[in-house]
Amino acid sequence: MCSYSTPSELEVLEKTKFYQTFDPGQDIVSEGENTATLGSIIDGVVALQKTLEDGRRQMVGLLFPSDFIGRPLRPVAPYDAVAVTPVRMCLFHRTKFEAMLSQNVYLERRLLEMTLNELDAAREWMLLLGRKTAAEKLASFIMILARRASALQNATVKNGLEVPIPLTREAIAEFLGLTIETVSRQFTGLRKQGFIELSGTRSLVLTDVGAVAALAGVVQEDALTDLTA
Amino acid sequence: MCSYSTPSELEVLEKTKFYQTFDPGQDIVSEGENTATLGSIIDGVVALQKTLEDGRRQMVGLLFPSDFIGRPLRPVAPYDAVAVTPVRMCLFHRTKFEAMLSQNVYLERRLLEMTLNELDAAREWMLLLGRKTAAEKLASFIMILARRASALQNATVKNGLEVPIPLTREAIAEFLGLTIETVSRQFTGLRKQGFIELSGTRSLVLTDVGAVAALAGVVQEDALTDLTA
DNA sequence: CGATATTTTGACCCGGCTCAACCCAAGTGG
DNA sequence: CCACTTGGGTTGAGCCGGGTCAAAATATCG
Repeated sequence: MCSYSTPSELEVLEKTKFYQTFDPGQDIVSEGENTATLGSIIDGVVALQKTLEDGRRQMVGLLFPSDFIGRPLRPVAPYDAVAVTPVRMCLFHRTKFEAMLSQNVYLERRLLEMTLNELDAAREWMLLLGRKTAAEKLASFIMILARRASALQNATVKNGLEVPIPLTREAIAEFLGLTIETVSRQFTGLRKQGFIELSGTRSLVLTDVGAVAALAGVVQEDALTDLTA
Repeated sequence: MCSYSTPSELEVLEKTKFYQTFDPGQDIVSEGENTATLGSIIDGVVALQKTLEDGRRQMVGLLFPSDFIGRPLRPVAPYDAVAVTPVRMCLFHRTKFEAMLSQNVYLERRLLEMTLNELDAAREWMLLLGRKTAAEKLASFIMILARRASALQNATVKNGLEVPIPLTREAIAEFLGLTIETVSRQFTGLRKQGFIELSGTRSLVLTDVGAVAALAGVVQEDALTDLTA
């Protein structure tokens, strides 16, 4: 969105963009807050999360570089957006962005596309939350990270692939609807079965992609379904 | 969408529309299938559901009259759409609809709006699936039905309201990520606590809205958040 | 290094699942 | 008209996956 090949009409947008950085744990958008800006991630990982009165928390979106944050036509967000890693964002003022939106058809089409992607991801995620076991949930999560890791180096997901884990155990638990203890136990479970190797707490190596994919419920070569937008 | 105040440009769309009915349990759209039509519900209830290899099933969308089914720009659906009650639909051919879409800005804007609504609903639903207890899940579901029932008669959700339940216990279980036994037990649990009265299996009367709303985690008067698009 | 935060591991418990019986209303056919 | 079937729904008994609580191990960082 920010790093766009910009037709002349987008030049105004181009001019009004600005940059901002966020530290891990810092709120980018707060639930119920009237957000004045929206934009896309240049670097880092952002989680969208909803919280119940008593503090129970569920992640409802996980965004990576190039993903868009903020909803046109919707001034207040029904969730928090918080930086998971150090984040650099490219932002626009809402008013200017929306003015541009009503004048540029392609921009609107692109937004519809992105929203449909997010909706598909959300529904895949619902299946995970409602029906998968802890082991299946973690395997699904690992497949998501593996696909990203391999895509970044123009490779395929295969044994030996080193997969960085940009989330803490707590964030993973909030992603999967589990506790951090269960996440930890499932990691060691997969390791003891020889499906993965753990190199530190923030990275793993795939040693049996087939087994992990099967656990995740991936239909095979359908490795494209991604829970992230 | 079908019952639209149609600016002249929509007249072509108007001409190509046609009607079709579906029996309960019948597929309207099948996962992976290339869907040639899309349109909106005139009457009845439709569930969108995803299924794992071994048959575990999760509902990912619940649609009522006036709701739109089918995704512009997306020929194949990642879920099944099945009729829960007898359903009457108003349909368009995909090709004609998309042609119209590229010529009518308002239509596209409206689709973006609807998709954003569905996304919000999906994320609220994720919170339910990932973090709520069985009792809280059922209470949330009852509040959704109650809001619909009261809206249809231009009233508010209050004690004494009779709420029709258009789903079987099985469909409710698939909605909430539970088994039918647990759904049944939670119904009797709420009844024994005096929160609801059960009149047959397909209808209930609210006797303590406050208690049900509290269980559902409704912030009060925020009764507008709806898990359905 | 010590100090603090994160992660892992262990022991135990409980909410929701499984399996099975039973209930009830609505057909269906003799 | 009644026996039988069929499909939802409810209830009970028992179990187990994942939660809770607590402690040990490991990272991270001044």
